[in-house]
Order: sequence, then structure tokens, then C-alpha cells
Amino acid sequence: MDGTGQNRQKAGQAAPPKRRKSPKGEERREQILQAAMRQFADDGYQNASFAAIAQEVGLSLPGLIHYFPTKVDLLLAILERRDLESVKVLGGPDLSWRALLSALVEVVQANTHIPGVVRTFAILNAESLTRDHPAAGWFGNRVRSVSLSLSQTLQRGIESGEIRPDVDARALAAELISMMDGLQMLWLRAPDAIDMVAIFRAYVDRLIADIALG
Amino acid sequence: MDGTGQNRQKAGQAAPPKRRKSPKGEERREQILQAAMRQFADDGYQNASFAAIAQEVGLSLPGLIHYFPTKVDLLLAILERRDLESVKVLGGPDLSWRALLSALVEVVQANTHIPGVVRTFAILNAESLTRDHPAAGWFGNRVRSVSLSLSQTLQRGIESGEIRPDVDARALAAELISMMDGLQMLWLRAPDAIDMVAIFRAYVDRLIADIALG
DNA sequence: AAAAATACCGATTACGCGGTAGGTTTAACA
DNA sequence: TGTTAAACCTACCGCGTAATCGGTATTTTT
Repeated sequence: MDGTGQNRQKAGQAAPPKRRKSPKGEERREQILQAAMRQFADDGYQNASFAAIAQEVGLSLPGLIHYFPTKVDLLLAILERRDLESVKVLGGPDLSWRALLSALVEVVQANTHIPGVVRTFAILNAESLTRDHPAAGWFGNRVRSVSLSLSQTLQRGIESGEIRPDVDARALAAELISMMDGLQMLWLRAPDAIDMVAIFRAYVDRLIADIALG
Repeated sequence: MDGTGQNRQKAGQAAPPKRRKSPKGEERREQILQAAMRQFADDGYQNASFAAIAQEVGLSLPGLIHYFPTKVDLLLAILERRDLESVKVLGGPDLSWRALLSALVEVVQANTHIPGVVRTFAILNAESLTRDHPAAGWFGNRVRSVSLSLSQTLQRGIESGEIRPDVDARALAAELISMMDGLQMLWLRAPDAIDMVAIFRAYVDRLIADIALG
């Protein structure tokens, strides 16, 4: 009816989404999301086949559509779920800048154990740069939000006198994001050929040495 | 008949590719390559329409096929051309490491003036991470080659005593490539919001300060 | 001027795609 | 236990796709 698939809810949090039942259904949803992530990771969103995702979980195409009315809805469901997970990582605005940088290294470390997920989001991230891509808004918001979060923490470090005052917090935030994303792409092309964690850790260590005061 | 479109020539350089004639034809080829780059930049390779490229240069689909027998041939032609251009940038293996890093900054600087080209290759680079992508080999070779070139130059710097001996040249090469590619993606998402050149230059300056001896 | 390659086009084909129409079976709940 | 929604399926549709067939007109070379 609406064609946008945005009709889930708007701001409710614990509100049970209308009425929902079957345990089997929830299990299926989970399977579908997993399968879709796999196929998006392999082929990208545009090139992946909605019907092939259905097949992977043993459904017909209309069977899949019963759960996700359009391909876009399925994509958005994957992104939405990622939102919930990633809140906790950069969560506190009360984190010290050193702790934040450590947390970033840990994120990279953790990512090496879930190459599938990393691949999915790296592919979608890049693909979302193309015209009218349905994930463009999500990735745009995400980069804005992460960037803001990083630069605020760095800025607090500057104001508290722990970081050299001539550092550009916003530029440094962009630099960190770029390095992480760039490394991911290199790593995805040849996971065994480069040690993503070691490289990123070395980079961050140098960065800390460069900007720390005292 | 061969279906691969690889039948142009194999190693000849000045050898006129069999026999070629019309000036009009060469002009058309040029238009086609430009149009294709534009559309690949907008929509990616997979999602771009071969026929739409034909239309943009005022040809029917069979008319386009006269010049490039398949869509893959067109893609490879674009990549091939880029090869010729990019040789000169990192050309000499007799370049000093400082000169090389300066050259990288200049490349980034120059790239800000050709966002279309940057976009094309950034999009294709990311897209080539998907399964069976026709550009995968090209980008794989490219990253290998650039990486090797960078790390060799850095290694020479180490051996000549200009760079600290505890530096990992290969890791640093990967880091540089990651930073450039990551920055490009961030920049493409919001060209006016970030100063790619300033960020990269600041990064390189810190890097030099960190690894230089004496 | 003759021969031959180049530079195209209209019509068509085979196929995969996302999505719909209209149903039947299965399971939850009162 | 009856009602109702969830959980699916078969068959189908319209569309866009890359690519082919079989030409004709133009240009270049001999």
C-alpha cells in the first residue's frame, strides 16, 4: 500500500509492533536476514536476487515476500538491526579519547572474526555511493553520527589539555573513519595477505604519540 | 568468437592494432569511453545499462556493439586506458621516499579536480569485491603493484638509513593505500564537507615526522 | 571505378528480475 | 472448537537486460 516499507513504527520502543505471533515466523525472519546478508556480501544489494535469497532459506519468492514485502524492506531491516548493535560501541559521550581509540582497535580486532558481516557492510557502504541507492541515507547518517561522536571526544581531549591544541578534531575523525574503511576494503580483497589489526594498531599508536600532550 | 574481448593484442606497443581507419570511428570511441565512465560512476558497472550508454552518445545498442562487442569489453577498455596514464605517476623506482610521499599528496590534490574519474574508479574498485566481477583481476593487480612499488621505495629509505629501521615497509604501504582509498569514499559522499587534500597532507606530514631519522 | 571494410540501424530473442493474484494449509487464541 | 491470522505456494505478468540477426549506407583503399 505505502510502497515504502517504513510502516513498522516511528518512535515506539518497547511497543510490541501491533500483534505478532508464531515462534516459527521469528525463526524464519532470522534465517532470512542471515541469508540476505550473505548474498549481499557476495553480490551486492543491486545484483543479488530477491528470489535467490528466498531459495536459500527454502522459500518461494512469495513466501519471502510474506516476511519482507519488497527487497528494499529487507535491506532496511538489515541496516536497522545493525543500528541497535552499534550503539553500544561508541556509546558513552563520557569516554576518554584514549579509551575511544582503544575501543576502535578492539572493533577492528573483533571484525576480523566476522568477515561476512564486515563484507556485507563494506560492500553496501560503497554501493550506497551510486545514484538513488536505498541505503544512501542510512550510511550518510551513520558516517555523520560516528564522525560527530569521534570529533566531540577528541575535542574534549583538546579542551582538557590532554591533546595538543593545534589538532583539528573533525579532520582527525574523518581520518580515522577513512583508515578503518580503507583498511577493510584492502583486507576484504586479500584477508590473508594483510594484518588489518596490526596495521591499524600501529597507526593508532603513532597517532596517540603525535597528538598527546604531557 | 572468442567472447573474451581480449583479442586486441598481447604485448605489441607501437604495432598498429591490425588495421584501423576512420577518424570518425576514433572520435566515437572516445565519446563512448567518456559516456561509459560517467554512467559507471553514477550507477556502478553492474547496474549501468549498456543501451543507455549507447543512447548517451546517440547510438543504437548494435551501434555501440560495433565498437565494443560486449559490456565487459567496454569496462576493460576503460581500465586499460587508466593503466597507460598511471604508469608515469609512480614511475621511477629511483624516486626518494620523500619525493614519493609528496607525489602521493599531489595525486590526491589533482584528484579533487577530476571528481568524475575518481568516482568511476572508486565505485568500480569497491564493486570489484563482489563475486566474479570482471574488474576484480585488474584491481587486484593494481593494488599489488602499487603496494609493491610503495614498499620498495620505503624499504630503500630504511636501508639507506633515512627511515627508522623498525618501520614495516609493507604495512606502511598498505596503510597509505587504505588512507587514500578511504578518504576518497568519504569525500565522494560529501565532497564539500571534507577537505581531502588537507587531511591527507596532515596525515603524511605526521607520518614523515614519525618515521624519518636524523 | 571496383572492392572491401567501416559505421551504423530496426526488429527480435531469450532470460532474469521484482512483484502480483488468488489461493490453501497450518497454527494461535478466545 | 470455531475463528482468524500467519505461513506459505503455483501460476503469472510486465519490464529491462545484454546480445543476435540480417541488413544498408558510408567511407577508405586499391
